[in-house]
Amino acid sequence: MVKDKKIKPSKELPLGFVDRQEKELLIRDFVISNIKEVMIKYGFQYLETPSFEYTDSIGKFLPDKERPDAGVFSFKDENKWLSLRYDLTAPLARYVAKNYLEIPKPFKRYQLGTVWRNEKPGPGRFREFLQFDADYVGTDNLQADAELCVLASEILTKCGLEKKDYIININNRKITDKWIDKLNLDFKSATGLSKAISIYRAIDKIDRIGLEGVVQLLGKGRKDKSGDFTKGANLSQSQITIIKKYLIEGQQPMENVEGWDELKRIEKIFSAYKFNNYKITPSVVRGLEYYTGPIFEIELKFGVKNSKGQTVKFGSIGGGGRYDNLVSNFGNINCPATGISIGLDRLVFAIMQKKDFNIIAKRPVMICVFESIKIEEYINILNKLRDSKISSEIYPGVGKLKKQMEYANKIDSPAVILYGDNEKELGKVILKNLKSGKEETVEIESLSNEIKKIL
RNA sequence: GCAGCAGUAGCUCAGUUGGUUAGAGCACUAGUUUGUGGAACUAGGGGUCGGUGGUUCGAAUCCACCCUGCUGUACCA
Repeated sequence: MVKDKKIKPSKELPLGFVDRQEKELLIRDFVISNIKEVMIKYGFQYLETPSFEYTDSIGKFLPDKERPDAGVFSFKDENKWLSLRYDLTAPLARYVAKNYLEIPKPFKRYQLGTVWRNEKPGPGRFREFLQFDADYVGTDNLQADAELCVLASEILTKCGLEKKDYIININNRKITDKWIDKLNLDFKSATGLSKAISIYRAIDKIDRIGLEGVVQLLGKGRKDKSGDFTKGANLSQSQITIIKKYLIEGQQPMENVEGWDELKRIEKIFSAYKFNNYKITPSVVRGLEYYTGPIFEIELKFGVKNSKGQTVKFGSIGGGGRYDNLVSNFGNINCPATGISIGLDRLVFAIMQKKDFNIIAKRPVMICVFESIKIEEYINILNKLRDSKISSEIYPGVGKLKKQMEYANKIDSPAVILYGDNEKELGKVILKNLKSGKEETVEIESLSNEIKKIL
């Protein structure tokens, strides 16, 4: 016989995509229900936008390339490039621009949705993940910014995190900009501009590589653990000193700087809300593209283990900030806005590992099947249980009692019901508690009540 | 993208300086127990040793190229 050489489909998943099992999904449901509760309480409306957008609508452009910028998943449909959304903020800006005349000002909406990023995954970092997003559109009032932090904190608390588990780092882009101005870079030249960008990027990495690493990146460059070398911004010694000073003393007030006023006002509002789990952190940078004012980042303060048991330090599980120019990209609309996002999969993953956190799936009570008994009799018992809202099933297969018991054990069933010839004669059933192993003979009529005692 | 490391059973891995039919644990199937799971014991199934080419009497083992993954780093709205 010739062996069938047909090529079989791969059972592997594409890079960066994962199967999610019940435990994770149940916790995710729990997180989502907390989010909805908080959002209703804070007066946000629920919105959904599609997974795909025109590529240029979400801030990706295709110069003369075959494909849109890397980072997004895209395809060409009828000569138009479509991309899967990579966040929920850009689609919101598009939505606001499209419906500008109809929506209330300010417009408060929240959204839960999957987003996709076509980039290299890492520990705790996937190419498909669920994001939560809350935004205040159409107001420049800093109470909006403050309230977003307060609400994020309330969500985390509801999900079981304590104050010591996380902190919201806040900063203001205007302050960082002011300090970089002191370097006297020539922003009109390409090198000046790229130096400025390198500085933002370097500052942002202080968490991982420390002040020393940042200084290296500001200067000649830095070699990482694997021996790979990253080119630096090539700043002069005196310029580096200024940035160092900013990172070390940046929490100190600066005279007459607009960004500081704003942070102070936000702090005032925080204290009215009795919210104090935050810290002014000069190294917070966030995305370079669109933030214009106050920015915030939610940092988890405990180590999280991944599926391989490695401790993963998530940089942040969420963040956001003010983006006053994003909506105006779509037309002549002046529309300030501020928003916050939380990566739900990361949050779920983190709270899954809190020891005291335990959500257990409800497993069905199982009725074993004996050949000599008609199926109708089992269905009668089953219906009684299901009418009493007891999760239950008849052994979904064919097999010996042993096999049936092994199945019940494997699915973590709390109990099995045995009804064979002996029981039929008595007109009763055996209820076996699978946790304790104990069996008792009970009347069919009182079966539901007896089971409820076990559950 | 760059760098380092790694690919042997469903999973985790062993496989000695190249040497017969490639191993273990877990998992799976069957039996010991034809009406009883989580324990034990017995037996069994399951591998193009990531791929291709080369060296050799002989390759999981050595060489070359390719593919894939992991980790770090870069980019990251």
